[in-house]
Amino acid sequence: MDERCLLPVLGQPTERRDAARNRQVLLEAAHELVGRCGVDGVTMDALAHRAGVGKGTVFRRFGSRAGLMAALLNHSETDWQAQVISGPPPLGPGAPPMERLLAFGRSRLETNLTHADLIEAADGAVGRPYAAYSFAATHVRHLLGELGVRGDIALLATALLAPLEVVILRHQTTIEGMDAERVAAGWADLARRVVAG
Amino acid sequence: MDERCLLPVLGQPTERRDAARNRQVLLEAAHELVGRCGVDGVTMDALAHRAGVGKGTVFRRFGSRAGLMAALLNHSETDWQAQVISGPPPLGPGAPPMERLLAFGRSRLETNLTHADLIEAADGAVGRPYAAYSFAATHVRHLLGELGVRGDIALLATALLAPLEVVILRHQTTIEGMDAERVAAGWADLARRVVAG
DNA sequence: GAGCAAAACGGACCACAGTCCACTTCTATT
DNA sequence: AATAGAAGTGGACTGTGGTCCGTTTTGCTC
Repeated sequence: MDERCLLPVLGQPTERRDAARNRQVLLEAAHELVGRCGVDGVTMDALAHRAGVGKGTVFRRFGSRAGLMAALLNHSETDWQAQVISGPPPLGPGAPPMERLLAFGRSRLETNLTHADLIEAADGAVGRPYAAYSFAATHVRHLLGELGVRGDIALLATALLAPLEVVILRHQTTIEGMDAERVAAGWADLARRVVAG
Repeated sequence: MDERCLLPVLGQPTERRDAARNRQVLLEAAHELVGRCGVDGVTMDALAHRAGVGKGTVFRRFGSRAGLMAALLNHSETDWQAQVISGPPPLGPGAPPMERLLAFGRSRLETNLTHADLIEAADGAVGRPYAAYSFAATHVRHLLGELGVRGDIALLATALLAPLEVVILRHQTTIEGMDAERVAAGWADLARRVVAG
């Protein structure tokens, strides 16, 4: 019995078994290397060596260093999206839109700070980071819509998302020495002003 | 007669003559290479070769590739700051604060888009890009203060500046296909909401 | 002008991301 | 079970950013 037949994944051309195994081995090795040496300490050579595969394999699987980092980010990102879609309020559905928006901002700020190194290292990867951004953007637009905000919703959503980007957060916390709480409070203020119109 | 004595530049330890000459030669060569091959086409080796100096010299002068790009950006950035400080209104002084703020946003959006490649390539350089950001931030805070905005002015300034960053602009124009005019109008709307409180 | 210390120079050298392709391993088909 | 060809593999190779250090230039002092 071939269990792949039970999951007829339409779209992505099914991955061969050795390839899938290597992907798994590589992801685990990468995770461990990140833990030991930090994101910057993970080189593609070291990863290949540690996983016991050739360098070509690493690139074939992930396309680039950024692609690898994006793959590492995948799990936590998926979890987070699940929280937004079907988790408990106020982040998940059930709370009034404004509360959801505020919860969204704080949550995203926290995860972006937590995974800052990985997110920066994943910059430039095709697909995944765009998808992550796209999800957040869609969600914010949706909430702004529910709140009856007038104007160019797409642009206002971008305006709310932009200050949560890692580059900006890094600058604020590292260079300007602000703490996360202050930034979070400031973002909530911004959100209220944008919604109030 | 030693003309350096006529300009007693306090602070920066004076640069030796050969060093100054090489800096000039390198900047001109870099400018030309950017024009011919685009920013991405400028390699440090090619630049060194074209300028007729060793590679070590390039790095000694500019520290890194990002530093070189920052130096290239310097002229236009300085010009722009002059416009803000002492140019004609509404960008320069003389116009009401809100008009100045709107002019600021539009102008910064335009220059950031114009020099997008250079700005991205200059990312990571020490000092210069931070100084540029810092100037803009100070200016926006000043205007928000004049407008009597209440709240965490520093954070609100960041919130206004963030959507003007090249990464964001790139995403909007390239991926989402928005035109600059729409983005500019959206920013003006954002600014009004922030100021209105 | 001679001497000297500091600054600048240049190019060999290193590390790392990413490419290439001859070779191996899978898997669908018969 | 045999087979063909698609998919995957590995490691030598390339290009580029960045470092290092022995040599050269500069400009100050006497």
